[in-house]
Amino acid sequence: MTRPYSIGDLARACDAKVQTIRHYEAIGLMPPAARTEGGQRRYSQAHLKRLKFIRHARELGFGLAQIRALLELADAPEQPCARADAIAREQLAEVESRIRRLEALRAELARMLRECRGGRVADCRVIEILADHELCRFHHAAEDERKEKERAAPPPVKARRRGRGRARVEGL
Amino acid sequence: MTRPYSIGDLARACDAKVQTIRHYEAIGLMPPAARTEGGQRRYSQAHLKRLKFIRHARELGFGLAQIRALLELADAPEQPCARADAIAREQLAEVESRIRRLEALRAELARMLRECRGGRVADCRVIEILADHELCRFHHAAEDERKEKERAAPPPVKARRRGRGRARVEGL
DNA sequence: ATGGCAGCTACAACGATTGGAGGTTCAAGC
DNA sequence: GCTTGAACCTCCAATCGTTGTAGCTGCCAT
Ligand SMILES: [Zn+2]
Ligand SMILES: [Zn+2]
Ligand SMILES: [Zn+2]
Ligand SMILES: [Zn+2]
Repeated sequence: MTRPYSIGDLARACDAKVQTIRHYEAIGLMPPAARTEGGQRRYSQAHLKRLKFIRHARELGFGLAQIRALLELADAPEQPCARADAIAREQLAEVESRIRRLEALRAELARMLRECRGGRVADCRVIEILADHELCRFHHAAEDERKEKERAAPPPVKARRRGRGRARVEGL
Repeated sequence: MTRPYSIGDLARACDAKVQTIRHYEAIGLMPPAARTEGGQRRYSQAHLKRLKFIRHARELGFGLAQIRALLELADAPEQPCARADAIAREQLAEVESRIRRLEALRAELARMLRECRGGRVADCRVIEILADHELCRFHHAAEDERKEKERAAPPPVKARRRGRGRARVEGL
């Protein structure tokens, strides 16, 4: 029979801003709270638990859409948990992919800085490499996608000649 | 004496969407292009070079504000390059920090999935851990900050007793 | 009853990009 | 020279999750 929580109580307990909690209600992630006569929100233990779940999942990097799905599952405890695990696996894959990209980025940034001997901007290795990808060893994802696409389905000649004769300008 | 480029030419050459180029102009990152009588943009080699620089830096994870600073430096080649290197170092630090966070995330997600034996949602390790950070080994950044802050400057009693007697409710 | 923190709604901003609607221009091909 | 249609134009809105602000009103202790 604990007393109901104010929105500020929830915010403190779950490490969320008050605004954020109202936002979750607005988008239907948190169920509407009861209200005092004056219109202020009063939350139950169940609300508290739900918000803790949401905030914890957020800190672990899940998106609100994923969290919505996870909450629905958590409300149906007799269901098989395959879908929950799938969402977590998807998130893990996403995290791993970001790590790979960031590690490549780190390598290239470190190389720039290692190679720069200081001096004038005109000789700065950082600026040079940024200005010219040919000097760069970073494996840009966009590049792969483009090459992939062109190998899979080479664009029709018509598409290549877009720009009314100005496409494929010399020097590009 | 190459012919001027259309916005679409630039987009193809620099792997950017047409919209994005117009956006860069709107926020002053790209200088305004010349216009035909009909109002269409016509770009020079210099524009092309600048956009390539921007897009390359974007792919390496720099923010537009950082890129703005780097472009100013690139336009002043006699300046010392210390500031450019500092921006790159800052970016490297940011990337490294993100990698550390993502690696901790990856470990916790992998642990959830490893420990889940399948079955009902009621027994799902993924749901359990999301619902209760006590079961979690992830080193949440927010936690550290909070503890840090409280050690450095414990909030006044008045602040702790916010909520008009309802803060610090039992069970929190 | 008065002070003052906490709450309320509604809207805008962040960062960077993308999508769409609704209309105009350009150059290729005839 | 005319037609055709892709490419261009501007303006506005959405994405994602959160935060800030303005201008109020409510709640509770003193
Ligand atoms: Zn340098
Ligand atoms: Zn590159
Ligand atoms: Zn499971
Ligand atoms: Zn945790």
